[in-house]
Amino acid sequence: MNMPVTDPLVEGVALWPVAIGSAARLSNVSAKMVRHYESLGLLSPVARTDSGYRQYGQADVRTLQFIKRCRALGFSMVEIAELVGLWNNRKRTSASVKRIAQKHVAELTQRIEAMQAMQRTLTALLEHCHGDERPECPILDDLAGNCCAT
Amino acid sequence: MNMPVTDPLVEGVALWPVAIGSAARLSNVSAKMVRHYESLGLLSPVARTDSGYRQYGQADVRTLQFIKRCRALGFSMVEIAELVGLWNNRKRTSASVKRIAQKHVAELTQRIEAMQAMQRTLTALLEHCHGDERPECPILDDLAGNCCAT
DNA sequence: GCTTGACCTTCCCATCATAGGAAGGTTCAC
DNA sequence: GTGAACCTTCCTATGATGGGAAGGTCAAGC
Repeated sequence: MNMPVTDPLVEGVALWPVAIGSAARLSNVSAKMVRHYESLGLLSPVARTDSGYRQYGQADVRTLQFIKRCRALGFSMVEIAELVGLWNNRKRTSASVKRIAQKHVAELTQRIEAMQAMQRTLTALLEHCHGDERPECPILDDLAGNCCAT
Repeated sequence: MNMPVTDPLVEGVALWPVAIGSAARLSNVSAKMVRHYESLGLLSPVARTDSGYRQYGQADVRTLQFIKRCRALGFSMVEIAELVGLWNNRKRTSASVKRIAQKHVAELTQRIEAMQAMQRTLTALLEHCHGDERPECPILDDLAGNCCAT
């Protein structure tokens, strides 16, 4: 069974199923990660050709695109597994989806605040540092625990 | 050679050098990480007792505290290695320290902005989601690539 | 002097998402 | 029928941290 050389949608022609390379290009996910997602159970194992090549259908590619978008929004693989499950479940409640998203936003907020605190401290230290040829440095003084009042 | 049971400074008495557990407590760095920092060359190997126990002096503990503070400000181990080197180098220039700190602040800014972008997108999606018992969900629609114009 | 418990040693493994590479089999177009 | 492009599995690495095993050392109480 031969695989198409060009990706199915590129020519506007449906040549499904496709091999992993095409699925990767169509979803902008590396082939490496496609296999990894399968190993995590995030993507259910697809059919194989006689020679063992994976065969992806349109639905599989759509799932990969879904995963890609989730990653772009910072969801963890565990969260994505839940989201894919809900996406494929007609009996889902939007409340369950919302809960996951809210939790993620809260985590983002926390991480952002922690990084902003670092940023504030460093910016203040940078203002005090001449940045010249001399060795005296308020940044090092602060890192060493020597409070530099001013 | 016996190790002190209590940490040297706790009693106001100098009982140096100390074993790794005391050094860890005094610097608030786990003993595990103290060994790790040594293996990274971040902390130079300390003296050992006849039986192989590491012996830390006050200067070593101060270095550990320095490292701890750097980590709290988000510096990477590589950056910290540079900072420790500069700290111990009398011929340093404050400009070289400032350069490292500025680069780190720039990276922080980038990461914060990326996370804020995620946060904005997710917050917008959350506003559109009822979060009720029904399966219809604008969040999943967006993740699936189906644009939901309000 | 012996036991007990706290401490130390090294070594291996796990995390999380991603990527690189090796060794080998398959497909296709020329 | 050969070469290029593709696929397969398996092993390794990243960075900072921690968990745990197996075994040696130390101080204190009895």
